Amino acid sequence: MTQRSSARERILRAAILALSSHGYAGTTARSIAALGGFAPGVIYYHFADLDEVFTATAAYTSELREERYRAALAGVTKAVPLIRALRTLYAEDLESGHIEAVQELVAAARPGSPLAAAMAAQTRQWELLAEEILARLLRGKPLGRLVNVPTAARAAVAYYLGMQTLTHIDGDASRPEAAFAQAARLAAAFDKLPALRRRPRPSRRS
Amino acid sequence: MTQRSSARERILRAAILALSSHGYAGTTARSIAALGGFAPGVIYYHFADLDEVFTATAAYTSELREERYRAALAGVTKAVPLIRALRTLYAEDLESGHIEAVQELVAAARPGSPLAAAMAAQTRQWELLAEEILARLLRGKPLGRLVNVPTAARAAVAYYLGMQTLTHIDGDASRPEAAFAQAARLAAAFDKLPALRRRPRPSRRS
Amino acid sequence: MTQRSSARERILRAAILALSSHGYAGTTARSIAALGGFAPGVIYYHFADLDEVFTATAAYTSELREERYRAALAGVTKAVPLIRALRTLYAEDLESGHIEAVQELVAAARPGSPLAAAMAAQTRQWELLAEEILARLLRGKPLGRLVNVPTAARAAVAYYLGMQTLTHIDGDASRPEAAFAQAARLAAAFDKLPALRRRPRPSRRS
Amino acid sequence: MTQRSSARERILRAAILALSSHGYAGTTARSIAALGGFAPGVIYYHFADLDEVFTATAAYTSELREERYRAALAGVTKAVPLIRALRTLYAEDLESGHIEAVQELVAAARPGSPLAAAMAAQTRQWELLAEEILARLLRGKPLGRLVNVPTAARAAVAYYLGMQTLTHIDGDASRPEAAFAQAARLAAAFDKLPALRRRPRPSRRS
DNA sequence: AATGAATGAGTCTTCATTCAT
DNA sequence: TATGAATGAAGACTCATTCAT
Repeated sequence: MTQRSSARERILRAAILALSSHGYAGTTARSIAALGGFAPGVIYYHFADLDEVFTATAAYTSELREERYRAALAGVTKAVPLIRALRTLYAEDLESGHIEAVQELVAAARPGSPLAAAMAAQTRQWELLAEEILARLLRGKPLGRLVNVPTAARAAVAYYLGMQTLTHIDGDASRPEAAFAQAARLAAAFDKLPALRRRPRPSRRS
Repeated sequence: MTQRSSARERILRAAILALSSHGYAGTTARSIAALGGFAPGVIYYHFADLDEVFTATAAYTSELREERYRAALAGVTKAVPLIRALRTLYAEDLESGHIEAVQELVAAARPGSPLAAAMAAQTRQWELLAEEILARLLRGKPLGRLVNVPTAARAAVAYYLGMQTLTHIDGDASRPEAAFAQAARLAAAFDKLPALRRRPRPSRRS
Repeated sequence: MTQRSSARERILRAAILALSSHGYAGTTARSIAALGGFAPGVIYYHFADLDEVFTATAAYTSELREERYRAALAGVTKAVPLIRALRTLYAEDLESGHIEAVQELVAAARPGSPLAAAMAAQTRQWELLAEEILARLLRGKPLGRLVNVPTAARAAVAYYLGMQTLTHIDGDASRPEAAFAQAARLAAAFDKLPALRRRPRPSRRS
Repeated sequence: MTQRSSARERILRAAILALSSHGYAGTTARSIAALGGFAPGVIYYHFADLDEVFTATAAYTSELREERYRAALAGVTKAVPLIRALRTLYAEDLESGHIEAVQELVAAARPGSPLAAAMAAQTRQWELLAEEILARLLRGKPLGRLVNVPTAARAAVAYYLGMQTLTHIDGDASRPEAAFAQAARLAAAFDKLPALRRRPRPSRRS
């Protein structure tokens, strides 16, 4: 990494920090600079304006996290280990502040704005990742016939986002935990569902 | 009395309008006043500050919609008509601007703020409503054994919120439609699941 | 008193209350009305504007107190009982809020303003009262030759005002008490000074 | 460093100007900026809010003047030269606007406010200065036995403040002059009072 | 006489952004 | 590259005052 890119990154990291600790409205040039330990003017040397900082932050945090998610979920084909992995990843998200930063950016994005476009591109990436995993999971399962994978993937992303939002407003950290516990139970049941077979009358066999 | 309540309501209606058309950040005393056709000062005659306007707006829009939802979902006990009803209600939400207003308020609420408390109270109401309906739906179904109703109800609310958020940022109205279509398919399958039986013996035998 | 005058007085009493409890800046039409238990509009029925309320309040409180002072100091010709009486009057002033109201009005009066004129007129009255008493006190005393009564009277009023101001900013109620104690000591000494005689050598006589 | 301190000082000087010419109520961010020839925003770059400007102004003007007073009164041990020096200092105070600024700040300070605390601290300094001088003056004088120095010092400060206040509301500049003339007469008499010492050469007398 | 809703001007304050150094 | 002072355009909010009832 060159000097310039590291300066850019310092700003982006400071922006994530600012977003997660002060919220979007509290993320001003001054608050970013204060958290990053540099002068406000620096921001304008590396970015045209704050909007650009926000879109860049969105891309930055998303890439970082997606890389991690892909690595952790690479070989997963069953629901139970999937849920287990997601639980860990969620904890990481939470602790790193990324989850709050994304939450704030998504919330602040006005429809049609460049930030909204950036966030839409990012969530699209997450939908694609969810599609891959879902496809793997449903392969050969009877439920697969009922489910349109892209739609379900989007639902999964939507749910994830919404859960964050609810946690954000009521601060009840036990709710995501309960959700993961519930998901684990459903996952166990799901993994026990028999795989799909060619013949429509399995009773004959037995 | 009519005068007083109508002045307050005029402000709240203008606030909903402002939230849905300009977003939270764009909902200033001036923009509310402009949309409502009154002087900015009026707002401060009826409310202590904008925060109070926002929390009141949250309560106002939530009550209005919940009433409508309860009426429309009163007798529903099957998944198919439930999804059908929700589709209609969603269309109403969308057209009225309520959905956008809530989206903006939820998004803008800082954790721990009075607005967050108000929004948490409101979403709690929606969770309760979802619980009632889910309980009705799962009664006697084998799936009911796997599912914790409050957790599932919260998931439903989270999903609804998240779906709005995604639509908000990518403006793709076809996605909720696809989601409803998918939900309809699942609902049909769900309604066909055999109900649970009282008698534990015959099942054992066969 | 007619109805009208009692309404006026209700306003003036509320204004004194507001001045002493909220200060000049906090004495708004609304705060006066709230303290008096009437609608803000009433004020403008009886007075042209708030300035008029303030000048009327100055006159009202001054008259009330001056009456009381004159009554209490009528027959006083010696320093010791004078100080004793002033001590009591000061306690009354303090408790009634009049002292704070005057303090605020004096402080708020811009040079050249109608309020300043009103306050100047009022303080002039107090100077005249002080002159009367001082003249009585100094009659026949050798100190009388050194002292110009009007100037000393003004000094007394100035001192009284300034002492209030100091107490106002540091809230130390023990200071006026200490001042009265000191004054009492000086008064005792003063009363013991021999009265003036024609001849400079009384010793000769004896 | 020079830059920074000069920017702060420019603001403080403008604040003194604004206070002395427009009064406390008229000393707004705008009026300060207009008088100082800078944008209102500058004020908030150097101070958190106007209150901080006011307390800083109080400290600034007080320090400036106290320095001057201490210098001018350093060697003074007699009443006559003291009064003469005070007369000059008062004229300076008047002309510089400091006296008006202090008057406005003292008057505007609400009991218990930070400004009141600042003003109380300042007046305390003046009381200490007065104590020093009074102690020097009374040393060896019989009057010293009757007078509690701190109380008398406070009385002196109170009188000074009150005299300013009276001048402020009636604009009669001849009054302070008359007061100084009167004070000069008393000072002359005071300086002629015999010192307290037992043995100023008793042998001569006998 | 009284009410209380409404207005509009003015205040403090915040910030993105610029720019001289 | 970096700094940090300065600017100007808002925004929230307050309040004297008016006016229809």
